[in-house]
Amino acid sequence: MSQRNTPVPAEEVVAEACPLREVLDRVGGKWSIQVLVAVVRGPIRFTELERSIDGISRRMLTLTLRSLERDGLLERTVYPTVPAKVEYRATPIAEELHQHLVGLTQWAERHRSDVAVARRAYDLAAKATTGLTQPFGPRTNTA
Amino acid sequence: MSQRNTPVPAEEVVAEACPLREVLDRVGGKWSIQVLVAVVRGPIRFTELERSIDGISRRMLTLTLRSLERDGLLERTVYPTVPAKVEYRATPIAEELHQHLVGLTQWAERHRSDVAVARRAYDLAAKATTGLTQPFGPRTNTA
DNA sequence: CCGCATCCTAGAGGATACTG
DNA sequence: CAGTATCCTCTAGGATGCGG
Repeated sequence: MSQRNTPVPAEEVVAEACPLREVLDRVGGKWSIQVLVAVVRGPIRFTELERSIDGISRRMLTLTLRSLERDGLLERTVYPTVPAKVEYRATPIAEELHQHLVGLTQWAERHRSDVAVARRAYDLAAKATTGLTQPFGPRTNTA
Repeated sequence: MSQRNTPVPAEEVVAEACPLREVLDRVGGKWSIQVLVAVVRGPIRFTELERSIDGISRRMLTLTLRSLERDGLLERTVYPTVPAKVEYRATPIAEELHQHLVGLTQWAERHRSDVAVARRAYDLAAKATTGLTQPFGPRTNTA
């Protein structure tokens, strides 16, 4: 699609990439997305989250929740019963974000196999060069 | 939008979150996105990339490029001139991915201020509880 | 039930020097 | 020009135990 060829206007690259980094800073953590996905389905309690997200530690769940709450993606409600009950729910902007993430999910599923193929090809070519020294060029198309 | 409330079907959460993690594994690195954005604009050489991405080291640029190439998002072409010339270009699936990322960018820009506000509110409330002990509940809505 | 405090480790990423 | 090799730092995240 795009086919421009300036010596690369450095500042434009930054301008476009920067907001993306902001997103990743919120959602790029190891657990953020799974928490987000779980919470978007409806209000959910701490322990339920802990159970539905396999492998997460209490500590990381807390940290992730705090981080998302801090950014306004989650809302925390404490019911002062004994023992206490805490509920988390997604805010509107989180649900909106989630929609975009669904787009990414679909991309991933559409191209999962393409990526796998590319990966095998690459690793194979790499092994070829690392192994015996081939008569012709290394691992890439020498055009 | 969503308002279901089962004890959270754990496996569905995994099923939805997993492809997303795959995407992040490719693009979640500190530099991947900036490289992607730069490359999508058209074929570009190593040194041009190095110049257009501020703060990146030769090492990290190489690693990031290799990683993206391995996943079939970038294509590397070596022109055997002296000194050598290497060109990187985005593959179709990378451009497709880029489209989705643009969606995320727009979300980020739409809600940049909302997030900033939420953040200040949170930090302020936190400071309140950490500081003097307030007569009424901690930092969250006790419903 | 919900969470904070503490300790610890692996690996991402920076700085720098060398090379076909 | 376009990388590799080496070394070093720093922090995200895991394990565990206590407490309201």
